[in-house]
Amino acid sequence: MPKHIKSEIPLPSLTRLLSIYRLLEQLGQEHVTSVSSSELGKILGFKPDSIRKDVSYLGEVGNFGAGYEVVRLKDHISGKLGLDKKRKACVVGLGRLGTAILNYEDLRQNGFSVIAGFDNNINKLETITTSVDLFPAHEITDVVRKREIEIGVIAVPARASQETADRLMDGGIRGIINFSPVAIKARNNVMIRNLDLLGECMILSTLLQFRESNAEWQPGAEE
Amino acid sequence: MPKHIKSEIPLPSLTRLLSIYRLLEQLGQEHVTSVSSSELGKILGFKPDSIRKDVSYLGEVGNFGAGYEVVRLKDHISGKLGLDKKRKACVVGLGRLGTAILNYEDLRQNGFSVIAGFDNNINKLETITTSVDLFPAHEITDVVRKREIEIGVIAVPARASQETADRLMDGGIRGIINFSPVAIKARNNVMIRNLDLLGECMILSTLLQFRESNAEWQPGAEE
DNA sequence: TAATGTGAATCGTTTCACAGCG
DNA sequence: CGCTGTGAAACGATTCACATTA
Repeated sequence: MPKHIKSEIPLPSLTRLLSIYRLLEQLGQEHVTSVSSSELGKILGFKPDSIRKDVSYLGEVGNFGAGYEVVRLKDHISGKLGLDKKRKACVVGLGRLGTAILNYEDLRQNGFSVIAGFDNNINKLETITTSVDLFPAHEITDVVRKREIEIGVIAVPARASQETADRLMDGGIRGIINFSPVAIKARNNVMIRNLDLLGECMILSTLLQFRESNAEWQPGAEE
Repeated sequence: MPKHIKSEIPLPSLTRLLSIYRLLEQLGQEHVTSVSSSELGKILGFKPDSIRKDVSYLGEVGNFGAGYEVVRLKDHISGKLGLDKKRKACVVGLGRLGTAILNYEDLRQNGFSVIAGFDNNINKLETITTSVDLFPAHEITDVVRKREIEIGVIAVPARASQETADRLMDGGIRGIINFSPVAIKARNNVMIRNLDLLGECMILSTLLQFRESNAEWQPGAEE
């Protein structure tokens, strides 16, 4: 239904741009001052053409004949994509995975504040050592609304993931990252990103299978 | 270079088929006997057309006018995609994330045997309670080769991920799932799948940003 | 000259529309 | 008549090829 809300920049391009951005951060720390599209492509495994096209979605920024200035391109991407904006996040499900995320430093260093953790099991809330505020799961909706949390990370068992998502959405969450291996039904334009280890393993397994038994697939002996 | 190794079935379709498969497992347990493409689509958020096309890559299996038999379709997908095949896997990096994966039951229940864990820190190898055999990181290549491990899960800090991948590949690993937020360079046709929490958060953040400030993107005022 | 930026061509996936079958 | 299966059309992303510029 919301077709008018389009980002105008292809999602694959956006994903690559974010990889490029993170590489530029690293190159900046190593005091590299200039880099070309083919050098970036070599490191990241993308085609140089593709990188130039991606970058050009954000407007001109390179030096004809002399590549990109590392800092300038980094700031350009950051500015156009709004990467300087801080976002509040929470984690639901404080098993091993959830607590790992709760304390994941890379998030904090990149503008994400994890400011709440939730779990059904009240005992867990007392035994986990973290500086993040912890709450029982039934308070999700309330806390998300009061603290204006925008991003929710779901790390609960599969059977609880839809209910968790519903609570987050009731609280006005805007985006969800779902680690559970089942799809979630979204409402209100909430964006969902799935990080599904089991699914990825199955994809790998199937692709390996294809390689083992070649010549099987011919989609049905057509003309 | 290896263009002849193609799976003939689009990767997005494959991904959807695996979601469908897991839903069918669930429906089977609930004793649902028949389901149509539009019912599947409703639950999973895919278009019915798309589901029919995906399924048809594997050959005919539905009943014209009466949808699919749940068990038959499930077995059909499993058979064609080789999902019955057992795969051996290992985990490198035994922090909170790594140990979570080491003990992830869903993997075992779906034909993956996690048979080794690795970490640099020798102390960790002794303090973690798990039934999986643990080894110091310098033995990765050796153990992967000897035990014929096919899938490696990388859960180490970013700076160590490329070296970890190299060791896995030296041992003859065939697929890698990379949880670290940096891209890995692959060799020997090793397939890489990235599960990058930071990257996903950044994608969400950017997409939210687009929604906030609409009308900004026009790729350059062309005709 | 060496690299960017970009229309045009190509490629792959999704969607459409309908023929075919129970 | 309802729903599958599938060529054909539409769409979107990548790659190509080259004009452009320091």
